[in-house]
Amino acid sequence: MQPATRTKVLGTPTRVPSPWRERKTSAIGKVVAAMRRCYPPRPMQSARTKIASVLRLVPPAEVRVKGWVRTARDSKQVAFLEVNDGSCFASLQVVCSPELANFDELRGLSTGSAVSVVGELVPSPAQGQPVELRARSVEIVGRAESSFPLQKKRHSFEFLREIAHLRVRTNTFGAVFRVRSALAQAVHSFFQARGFFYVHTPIITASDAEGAGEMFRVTTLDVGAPPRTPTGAVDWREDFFSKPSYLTVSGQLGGETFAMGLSEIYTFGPTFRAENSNTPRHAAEFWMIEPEMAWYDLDDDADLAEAFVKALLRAALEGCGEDLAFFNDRVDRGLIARLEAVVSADFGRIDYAEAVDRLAKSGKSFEFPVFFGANLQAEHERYLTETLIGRPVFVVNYPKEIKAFYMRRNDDGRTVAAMDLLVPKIGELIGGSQREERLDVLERTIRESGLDPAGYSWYLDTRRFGTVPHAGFGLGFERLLMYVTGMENIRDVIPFPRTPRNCGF
RNA sequence: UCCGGAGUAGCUCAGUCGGUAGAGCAGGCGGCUGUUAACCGCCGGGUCGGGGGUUCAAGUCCCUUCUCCGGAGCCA
Repeated sequence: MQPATRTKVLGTPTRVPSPWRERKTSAIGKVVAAMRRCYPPRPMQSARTKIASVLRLVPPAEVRVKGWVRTARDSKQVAFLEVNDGSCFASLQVVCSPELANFDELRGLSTGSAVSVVGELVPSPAQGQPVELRARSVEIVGRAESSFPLQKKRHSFEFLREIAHLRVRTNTFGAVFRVRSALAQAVHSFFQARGFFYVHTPIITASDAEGAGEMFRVTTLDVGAPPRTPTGAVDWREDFFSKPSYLTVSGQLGGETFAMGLSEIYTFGPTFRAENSNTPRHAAEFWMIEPEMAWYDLDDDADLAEAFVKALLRAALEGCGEDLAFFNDRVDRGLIARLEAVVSADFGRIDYAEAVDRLAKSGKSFEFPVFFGANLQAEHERYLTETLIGRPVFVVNYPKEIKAFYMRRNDDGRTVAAMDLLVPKIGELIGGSQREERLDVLERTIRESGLDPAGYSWYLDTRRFGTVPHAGFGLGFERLLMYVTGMENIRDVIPFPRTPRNCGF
């Protein structure tokens, strides 16, 4: 709701229930409680303690640890194994003495080997670690051949991409994927706490114009000898779905239909773009989060987006401190300060027209000209958020010519209710809009985009039957991860990146 | 896709004026030390991205092609 209307709904007090109160009565809250009751952990045959837990113990304590050797140092009298099991950033130093039956084997143990260690956790007499594990027995579970490519030195990210199946055993990628997991959970927590429903929109679609880029074709036809119609064209009626089908480029249209019944929903799933994009910010397969909300206007949309970004950054700062400290130290100095600044900042809001005006008057010379009707270039976006505004900023109300057909036409006749969230360092993080809910206007804008309304009959039905104002936005999950970790290439925040010419692993 | 840069040992790189390739790390062997990017000695390791050309001679110069990286576009 607009601020103006928010305070005078029928004169009733406008105390909005805290989203956090909903959690206790929400479905997810009850499910979590039920899982705690019904699934007590069962002891494993050979139980182990995760290193994350071991490091919280007060020594002395007897534990079994299982993990992979990060580095090994040895001499006649003693051998040190640094063992990491991925449960946390830190590794555990295992001290092996010559009394161990297989001491000679352990001395030659190479980086990457898997071990199971039983021993006593004791305060470490040396600098470098508060505690260490004095081994009573070390079982070599899986030896790593000497050709194990990871060395105890810094590798380039380019090289590590070529061994994406092993790179998770490095400090950097262990941290990246712990943060990725934590943020994926935070996405769900954020929406579930607000009573949003998680919708699985289809991966395969026959909409050949979801409107967001080149699509991958899905077919079971023999591409070398497809069935033909009498005129020689490929006969798609013979294909699996009896028509051309593709991988989805967006869950938005499906999400909109669900918002017209569940009111507030979100999607969070894989998305595919067959663009020949060769940049550090694009992948052919990525994960996108798309909330869609009935009864929201553009301001409500931006409010939600702002709360969402702040909640996710806060989740990372509070839940992944050790990993973020590493990124701050080794990958992107200033990272934590920047994230904290965003969390506490009041995001700006500025009209596209005013943004263009201020960019034009800034005196800064850009490679591309700025004028009303121009797409803001990356250089414009960054100058706007970093210098002119100095904090995250929503740019709203773009010229209709440069935005998609489903965005709501404003009364001025030349702009649409679109918003882009720009953040320092990377530029656009979120794109969203209020949707065009008026049937006649939507049919017109579809035609103006050169599309056929007949192909959108089910989408248009939502405008035919109980249409309501609604809005939503899209956030590329990997873009967010790049922002949170400081990693500068999207290929390094997704387990097995798919990019042009690249579908290994 | 366009523009720019780069491909040399497993990795990171050096290689002068065109004269048949080096270092550190990793690996193997040995030594030494409560070590921690451990240290010391020795050893092995190369179709210099591929193809073509110029030249007595090409890692080096020219053409072409592939791949990677960065910038732009498309976008999330």
